[in-house]
Amino acid sequence: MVTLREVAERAGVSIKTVSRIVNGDPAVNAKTRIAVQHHLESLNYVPNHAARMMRGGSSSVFGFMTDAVATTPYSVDIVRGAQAALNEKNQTLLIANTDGDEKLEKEYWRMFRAHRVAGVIYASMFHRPHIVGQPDFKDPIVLANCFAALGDKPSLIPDDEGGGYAQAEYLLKLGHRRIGVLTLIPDIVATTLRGAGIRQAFRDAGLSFDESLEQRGMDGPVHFERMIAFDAAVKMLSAKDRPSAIICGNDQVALQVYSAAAHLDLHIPRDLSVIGFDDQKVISENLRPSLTTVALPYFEIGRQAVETMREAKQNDANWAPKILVPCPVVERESCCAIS
Amino acid sequence: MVTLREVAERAGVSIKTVSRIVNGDPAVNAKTRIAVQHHLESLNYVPNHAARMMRGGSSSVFGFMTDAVATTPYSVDIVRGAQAALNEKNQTLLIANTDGDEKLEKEYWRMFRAHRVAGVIYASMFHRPHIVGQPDFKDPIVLANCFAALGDKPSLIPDDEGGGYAQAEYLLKLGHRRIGVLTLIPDIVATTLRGAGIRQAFRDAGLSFDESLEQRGMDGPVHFERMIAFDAAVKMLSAKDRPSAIICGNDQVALQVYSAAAHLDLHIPRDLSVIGFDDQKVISENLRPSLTTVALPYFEIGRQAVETMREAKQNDANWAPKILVPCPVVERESCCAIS
DNA sequence: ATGAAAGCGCTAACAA
DNA sequence: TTGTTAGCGCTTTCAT
Repeated sequence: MVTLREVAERAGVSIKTVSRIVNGDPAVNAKTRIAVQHHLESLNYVPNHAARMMRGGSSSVFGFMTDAVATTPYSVDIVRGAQAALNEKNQTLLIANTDGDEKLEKEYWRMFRAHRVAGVIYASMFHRPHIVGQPDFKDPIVLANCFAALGDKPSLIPDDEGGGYAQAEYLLKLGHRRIGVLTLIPDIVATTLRGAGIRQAFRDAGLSFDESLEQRGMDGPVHFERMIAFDAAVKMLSAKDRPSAIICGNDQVALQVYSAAAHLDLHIPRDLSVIGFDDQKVISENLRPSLTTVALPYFEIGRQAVETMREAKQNDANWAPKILVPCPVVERESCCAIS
Repeated sequence: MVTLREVAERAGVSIKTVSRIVNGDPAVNAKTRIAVQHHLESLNYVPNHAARMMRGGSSSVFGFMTDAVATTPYSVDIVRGAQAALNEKNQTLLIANTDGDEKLEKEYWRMFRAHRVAGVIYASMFHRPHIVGQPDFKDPIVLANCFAALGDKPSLIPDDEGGGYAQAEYLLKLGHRRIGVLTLIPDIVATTLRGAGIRQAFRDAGLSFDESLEQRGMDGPVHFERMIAFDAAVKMLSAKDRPSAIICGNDQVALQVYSAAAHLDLHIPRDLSVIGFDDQKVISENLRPSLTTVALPYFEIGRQAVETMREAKQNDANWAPKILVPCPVVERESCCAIS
């Protein structure tokens, strides 16, 4: 690899002069600059990041720790968002995927420290509280898609309550009144918040929410709701006073509602409106009719996590806002107005 | 951050002795080792990766370049597989996501060089030829899910032909003879290879393949096939001599076939068997009935890419095998035997 | 078995 | 405007 010294020798100047030019220091003669720049390019010089760091300079590398698992692929967009924001300043991500393994997580924290990362984004695959366990880690830690159980770290989370509100509001505006709800498993944050949002939308519309039309996901592991969504939907839609619309806990549940509707010969959206959550495009764009849903703003969460990280560097260690990122309705074809 | 010197001072030994212990050099007195190790832990010493690299040592960091886009989320599994393999040797990934932007890709190559990465895995989101454009990059480059157009780099690719073969073979063994095929867009490698595999399976079974039952995806951008799959499926299934089974170009196409079947009141699998490709779990596990499909071995591709990288370091620069990774059938509920 | 010294490539501080 | 010197934290080489 080409070093500063080699370039300096070729150009017949000192190392420091070359260093100045590489770093855009204005205090260099224009002629020298051009001459040196020529050599820089022809030798294809690239500064050695390790050497730069040695001089106490902070790293341009951030750590990204995630518990991603095979079944929740969309959260990659958090990475994409983070990288989009980092790229503007030539910063990069060192990625650590724990698959939920705590021992692995410890190793990765060690690795982050070995690399003297400038900060860490800790991203979870679903919205939940988390205790980030690195008491002696001095650089900022920002949580993405999860929040600090102790409230001691800044975090970016989807506005699930607003998303639930948006689902209900959207259907109410289309004139629906009997609205079924198929929730995710009850023990997660999203379920509670979205449920609260739905109820608030009914209140704001001056209507009362019929609790009997809510079918809660059974207790069980994450994604367990899909074991029962189909049956729940069939039951709900077989009733005499069946709902004219269904709010789904996520797009996978919506997929099962589609199956249930087909099973019962109900046409979507003519006989039944369906609204999902997450906007998993693999599902939402491919269902026929395509699925109106509420997007989880993963990309935006990633982008803002980086911005928040930068702010955290300016603020003291107690700065720990919990930032809600809106979940917008993505309108497609699965809902229609009723008269 | 704690340095070797601080530990050495506390322990009352030289820097070098501590260094030896950190690096597992056996040539140290057992007593000294224990004493020093105590301080190492209590001070929570972590070696400075940048400093280590300065002494010419090769980096434990690999570059991972990908063109991932929002609509193809599953390829993250390549990253997960690569990390699983790297983790055993305490190596890590610096991730660069180009979203297909060539200017960005150039910047990232520069960044990889700045970090003196030990090698680069170049992963594409769909199986295709690729020209990796870094003439002066000396460390090994391994392609994952794509292959070198010039045949000059090792690559790991899914065995699409074997996958197509497996789709057809599976249905033939269940007794199906009239088998429809809905392909992806024609211009991509996967379409050609899978088509060849399907035909080979028919030949091996001593049967002839009815070309009229193949509906090719229209020309257009990637994913364009889903614009027409629903209509194509309806047309195919409305014919008098409709097929008893359909082979789909991917799971998204299969999803549309499900919609088409529902539309025509055909019950899956009783009236129609469906087999997908990709095993996108968000779809395959949630459809009712769940979808029998052929898995794209992304995790395995990532894992083997790392192994191949290690081999490449042993071999000379001309070593460039093209390694096929099998695509196994994942049996679920969407196919059944016919009498 | 242990230590002292040199130097990796760069930048900060100072000098010319 | 340009150059010199020192030193970041570590490993390598050579001594002891």
